[in-house]
Amino acid sequence: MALKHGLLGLLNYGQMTGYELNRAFKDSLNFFWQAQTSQIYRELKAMEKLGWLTSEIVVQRDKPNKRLYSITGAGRAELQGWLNKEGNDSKFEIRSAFLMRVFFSGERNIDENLTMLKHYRTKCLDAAAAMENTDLSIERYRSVVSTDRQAFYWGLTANFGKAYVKMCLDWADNAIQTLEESR
Amino acid sequence: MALKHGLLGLLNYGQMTGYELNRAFKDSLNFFWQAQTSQIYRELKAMEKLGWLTSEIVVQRDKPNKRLYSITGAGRAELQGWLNKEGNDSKFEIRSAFLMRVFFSGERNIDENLTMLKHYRTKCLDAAAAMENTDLSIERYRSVVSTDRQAFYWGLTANFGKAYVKMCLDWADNAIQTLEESR
DNA sequence: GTATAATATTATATAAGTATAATATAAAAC
DNA sequence: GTTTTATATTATACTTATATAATATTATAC
Repeated sequence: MALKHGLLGLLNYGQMTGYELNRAFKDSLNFFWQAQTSQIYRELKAMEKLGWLTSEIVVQRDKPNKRLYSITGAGRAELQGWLNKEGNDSKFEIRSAFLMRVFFSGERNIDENLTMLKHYRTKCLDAAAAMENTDLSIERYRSVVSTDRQAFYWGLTANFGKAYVKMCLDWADNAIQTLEESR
Repeated sequence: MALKHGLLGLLNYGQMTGYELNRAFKDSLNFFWQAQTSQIYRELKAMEKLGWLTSEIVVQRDKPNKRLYSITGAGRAELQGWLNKEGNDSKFEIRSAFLMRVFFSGERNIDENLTMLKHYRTKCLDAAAAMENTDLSIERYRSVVSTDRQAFYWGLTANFGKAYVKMCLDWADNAIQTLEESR
């Protein structure tokens, strides 16, 4: 239910359309949760059915009409309950098809694996560069939507992202070096 | 399709039953991929239908009968193809409901969030302790199933796990400290 | 005027995952 | 002798996610 609660959390900052939510989602939560645009719209409908949201059509002349969603009292309660639920969400498991490929890479030769790891390393660097923008993104959203209090926690997740990317890069460097030495 | 390919990879080491695969999976791939037992059996059936596996019933007197799976030539080709596919699997996205909770934790007070983070920290320590066993586990499997060549790559994924857990712990320590100072 | 981009949402099919429990056999422990 | 443990698989219902593309409106750029 994390996607639903992510959307609830964003709508808790203020009314938004599916289109705006999709953008906000991809600007903020996308590092630790991914969703297709179509799924976001689908979930919004489901959430309205659950009574967590209400919506109304906003007629526009200069652009297509849109549906504006608002969080309800029940939605706020649901969000709070979810935040307070010390659940089984602090698991350590990762889901990574890449690591699964690495696991079975004994089936391939060293050069192929070096290429794979170097490709991964490049992605690490790209991700690290992208992470540099998170602070700017937080600044931008803070002024629009929210307070320092919220932004502090956004920063914590951004820190996690940076640390993660750095860890991946170090791991890749190490793996590449070990493999090259073994050749 | 990562689950299917994980199972293929394990069966590539040798014939196994669903029961054995489930245990092998949970001993090895579970850190970076998770699956319900029932899903593993389901996938095995699907893979047989795809021609990647064959199976036969083994009659036992002392235990319930079992179905032994073997990888086919088509299965091996599929595995190789998957390993070689420089796909979009080296993404950086994580999927973490925990981080989503952190993101929205501005909705709660500092003490609640400290409790949450300390709870997470404990999980980090537990995970770090569990990681200590991975080397032993690799040793055990190496002698049974495979060669040094395979075990090297198993070790790379184990290193990733250790580095990840350490990174999480450091992050949590840092977050806890910052929060406590801000109070 | 026509192609493109931005806005805005919906459709459809399929695949994959979660949650939980039921079913069955036989050995071993108490 | 009854419970527990290990072995071994199946069933069922549901939820979530992926992949892809279709649809529609208007502004802007060329």
